[in-house]
Amino acid sequence: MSELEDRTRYEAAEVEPRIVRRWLESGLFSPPPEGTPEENYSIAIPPPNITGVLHLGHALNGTIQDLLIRHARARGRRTKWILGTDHAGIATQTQVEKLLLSQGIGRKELGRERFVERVWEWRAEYGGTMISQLKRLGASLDYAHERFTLDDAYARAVLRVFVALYEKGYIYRDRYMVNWDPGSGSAISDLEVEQHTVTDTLYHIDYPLSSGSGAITVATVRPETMLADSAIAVHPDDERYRRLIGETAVLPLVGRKLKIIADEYVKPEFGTGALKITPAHDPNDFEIGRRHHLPQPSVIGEDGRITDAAPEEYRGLTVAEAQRRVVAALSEQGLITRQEPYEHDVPFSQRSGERIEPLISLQWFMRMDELAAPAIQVVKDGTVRFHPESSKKIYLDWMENIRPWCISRQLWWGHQLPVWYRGRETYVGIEPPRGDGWTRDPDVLDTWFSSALWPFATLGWPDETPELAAFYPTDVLSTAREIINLWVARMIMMGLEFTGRVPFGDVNVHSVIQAPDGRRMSKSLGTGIDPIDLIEGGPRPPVFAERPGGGPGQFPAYGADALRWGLVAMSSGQDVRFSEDKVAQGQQLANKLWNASRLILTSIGQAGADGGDLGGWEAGSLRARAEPARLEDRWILSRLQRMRTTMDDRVADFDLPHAALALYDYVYGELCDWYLEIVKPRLRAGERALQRTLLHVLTETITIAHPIIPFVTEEIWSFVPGAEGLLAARTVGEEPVGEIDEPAEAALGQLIDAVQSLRSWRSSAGVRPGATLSARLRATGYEETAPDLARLARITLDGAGPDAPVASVAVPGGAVEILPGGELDLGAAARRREERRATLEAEIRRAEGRLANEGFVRKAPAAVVQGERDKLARLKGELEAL
RNA sequence: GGGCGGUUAGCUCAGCUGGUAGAGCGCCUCCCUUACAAGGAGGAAGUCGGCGGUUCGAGCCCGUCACCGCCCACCA
Repeated sequence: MSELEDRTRYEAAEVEPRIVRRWLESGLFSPPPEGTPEENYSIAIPPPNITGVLHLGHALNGTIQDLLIRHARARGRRTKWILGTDHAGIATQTQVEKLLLSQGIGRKELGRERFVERVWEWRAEYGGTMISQLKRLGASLDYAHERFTLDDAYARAVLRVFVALYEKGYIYRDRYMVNWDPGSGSAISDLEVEQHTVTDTLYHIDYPLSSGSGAITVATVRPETMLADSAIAVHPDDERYRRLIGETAVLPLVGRKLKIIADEYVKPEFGTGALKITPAHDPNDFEIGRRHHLPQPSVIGEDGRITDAAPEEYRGLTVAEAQRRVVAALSEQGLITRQEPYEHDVPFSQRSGERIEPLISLQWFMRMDELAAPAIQVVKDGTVRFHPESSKKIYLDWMENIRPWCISRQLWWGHQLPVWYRGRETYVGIEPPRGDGWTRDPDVLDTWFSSALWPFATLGWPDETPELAAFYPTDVLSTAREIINLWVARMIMMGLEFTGRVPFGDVNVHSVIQAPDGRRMSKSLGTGIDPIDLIEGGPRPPVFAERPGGGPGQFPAYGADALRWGLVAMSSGQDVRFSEDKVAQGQQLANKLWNASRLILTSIGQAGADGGDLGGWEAGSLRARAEPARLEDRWILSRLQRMRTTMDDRVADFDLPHAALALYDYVYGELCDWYLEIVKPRLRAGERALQRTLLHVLTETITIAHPIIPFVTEEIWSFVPGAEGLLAARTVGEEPVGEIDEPAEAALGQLIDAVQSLRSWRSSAGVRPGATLSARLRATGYEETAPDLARLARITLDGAGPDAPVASVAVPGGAVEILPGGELDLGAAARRREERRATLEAEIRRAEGRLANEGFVRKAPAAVVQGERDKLARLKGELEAL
C-alpha cells in the first residue's frame, strides 16, 4: 500500500500509456463474431481520412462513441466498434500530388499506375496517424480488424453495388451541367460545394437589336461567358420588353444573332430585367436552355481556358484574362453602360478552395428518387431516430428534394469505374469484358459512394460473414451535422437497398466545437488545436487565453480522461465554444477520484490485501456486498443508485453532457464532500461493515464512471483488493447498486444544510476556523446525525445549562443556539445578527404579501400555498429567536 | 432567401412538466485539519437580450424586435 500512499497526485501522463497497452493486449476490443445484432452492440466509426490529423471534432466524436461502447460493454453486451479509414479521393490525391511536386515530380509525367503506387506507399507511411491518436484517447476500437475503403474485399463490394444499380437503371451516363473544380480537375457533387460571399462587378451591357433600333441591356457578373450566349430572356409579363419577344439581338464581339425569349424564371425587378442565357456555363441558364431547346456552345474547357468555340483572340486565355479582354473590348465599343460592385454568394470547391466553374460535361450520374423513398420512410416511422430530433429536418429536407448525384470523378486515386467502351458499345461488369479493343473508363467514383457502404462493407458484405451476422445492423452512428446528407443519408439508402435493413437505429448528431472566440476551428485561422497537445501538453495557440499550469504558450498535460470529460461536458448545444476550463475540471475530477480511492483503499489496508477476509466479496462477480450499518451508509447507497440511474437515462437519451455533469456532482458533492468526511472517524476504527460498504461504493462508482474517464478508473481498479482483470471488462448488469432510501436522504440532507448554515454563520461572525464552540441543539431530526453535526460544524452540543445563548442559528427542523465562550467575537456576532434580522424581515414581508394576494391563495396549488405558510411561520419563528 | 440553435454572475455554461436563480473558472476572506494546496471552508457578484402578452405567479409558455453562430439554397 505504500505506493498508493506516495502517489498523492494522479499523474495521467505516467498512467495512461501503460493502461492503453494493457487494454490493447487484452483482446477485449475484438469480440468473436457470435450472437445476434440485437444482443450485441456495434458502432462503425466515421472512417478518418488517411490524410487526416485528429482535431477536436474527431476527439469529441471518438469520446462519444467510446462512451457508448464502454457503457454497453459494462451492461454485458458483446461490443464491437468497427475501425477503418477512408481513401478520401480528392484530399489524398491532392496531398500526395503536392508532396511529389515539392520533389520536382509531376503527376502526369509519373503516369497513373506509378502515381497510384506512390499513394499506396504514402498511405503505408502516414495513413495511420489518426489511429494511433485514437488509441491515445482511449478509444476501444477493434484495432485488430481495421478496414480500408480501397482494400480488395471492400473494392469488390463497391463494384458489385455499382453494377447492380446500373442494371436497375439508376446509374447512367449523361452530358449535364456539373460543378467543375478546376483545382482538382474533376467534377464534384453539390454537397462538396460551399458558398462564399464575394464582391464582383455587375456589368450592364448593351446588346444591339438586329432591327437596328436601339439595344437591350443585360446585367452580368461574368461578361466573359457572353461568348457562349445563345439567347436573351425576359419575363413574359414585363411591359418593357414584351414587344421585343421573338426579335433578335446581336451578340457583341461575336456577331451571332440571339433570340429574345420569354421565361418566367427571369425576375423583372432584378438588374435590367433582361437576362443573357449561357446554357453551357450557368446552371440556371442550362435549365432555361433545355426548356427552349437552345444550343449549348461551350467556351470554357475543363482546363479552365477559353476553347476554340470562341473568337480567335480569346482562345487559350484563362477565364480571368478573358474577362479583362472582353470588358476592354466592350468598353471600347461603348457597350458597357454601367458598372457597380455586387456582393453575392458564389460556389467554391470545398476541397481545392477554387471557384467552381459550371460546365456541361459527360459524367456518370445516379438517380436517387427510388432509393430515397424508403429511406425517408424509415426516418419518418422511427426505425431510424435522430438525436437531437431537430437534426432529422436537415435529413428530410434534403431527401425530399433530392437530385441526381454526379458520381464520377476525374481522378486517379479511387475506385475506377467498372465500365469499358468499344466504339459505341458500353460494357459494365465486375469482371472485364471478353474480346479485344475495350478501353476502361478512366474515371473513379466519388469517395462518398464507397463510404455509403461503410456499415456493411466493413463487415464483409457481400459475403455472408459471421461478422455481418453478428454485428449488422449496427446500433448507433455518431457524427457532426455537416455530413448528415453527404454520408448518413447515403448509408441509409444503400443499407436499405442492399441489405434490406437500416444500417443503424440511432443517429447521434454531436456539437460542433468552435474556437474560444466563436470562430471556426481551423489550422489556417490559427484556431485549430491538436487534441494530443491537450492530453500530453503542447503549444497553445494565441486565441486560447493563458491559464495557469503548463509553460508559457503551452497547454499543461491534462490527460485523456480530462479531455474526454471536458469535451463531453462542453458539448451541450449545436455549436459550442471550446472551453479549456472544462478540460481542467475533468482533470480535477480524475484527481479527486484518485485521492478518494486512496483514502478508501489505504484505510482498508491489509485487511483487504489479504484477499478474502472482507467476506463481502462474491468470488464470481467480485462484487462487495455493502453492509449499510448507519444512516450515512444508506444515504450514499441511495445516492449511488440515483447517480447510476441518471447516468443510464442520460446515455440512453444521448444526453452525454448531463451524464458527465451528474458524475461530477456525485463524486464531489456527495461522495467526497460528505460521505467520506462523515465516515472518517469510523474509518480509523477499522470497522468491517464500513469497509465492505466503502469497497462496494468505490468499485461501483468507478465502474459507472469508467465509460467517461476510463484511465483513472482502470488505474484505481488495479489497486482494489481482490480485483482481477480489467475494469473495462467488468459488467454491472441490470441489478441496482444501492437502494433508494428517502428517509436517509432527508435526514442527511438536513445534516448537510445545518452544517452549511453553521459554517456560514461562523465565518460571518468572525469565529476562528479552528475554534470549537459550545452550543445547544434545539431542533428535531438529528437523532442519528448530531455527533456528525457537531464534528463537521466544530461545535460541542453539551451545553445543557441555563446560559442564555449569544446567537441562534436557524437549521432545518429548528435552531442551534450558540453559547457564550472565549472564542467568540461578540461584536461580529451582533453584526451578523442584525444582518440576518434585516433579511428575515424582508423575506417575511414578501411571504406575507404573497399570502395576502387573494388570487394566489385561491388559484395556486394547495401544496404551494401551504409551503408558503410554513415558510412564513418558520421565518417568524427564527426572527423571534433572534 | 429558408431552416436550426443561441443571448442567464467578469468568462464558459447548467436550470426538469412555470412556484422568490446554480456550477466550474476568475475575484475576496480564512485554513498546509493525518485522501487530495491541481486541496478545503466561507463570501461578494445576475434589470435571466429588448418590448408586449398569457397567468395568482414567467429565466421557463405565446407574440414581436434586435444581435450572434451554424446548416441549407441555381436570382443574373
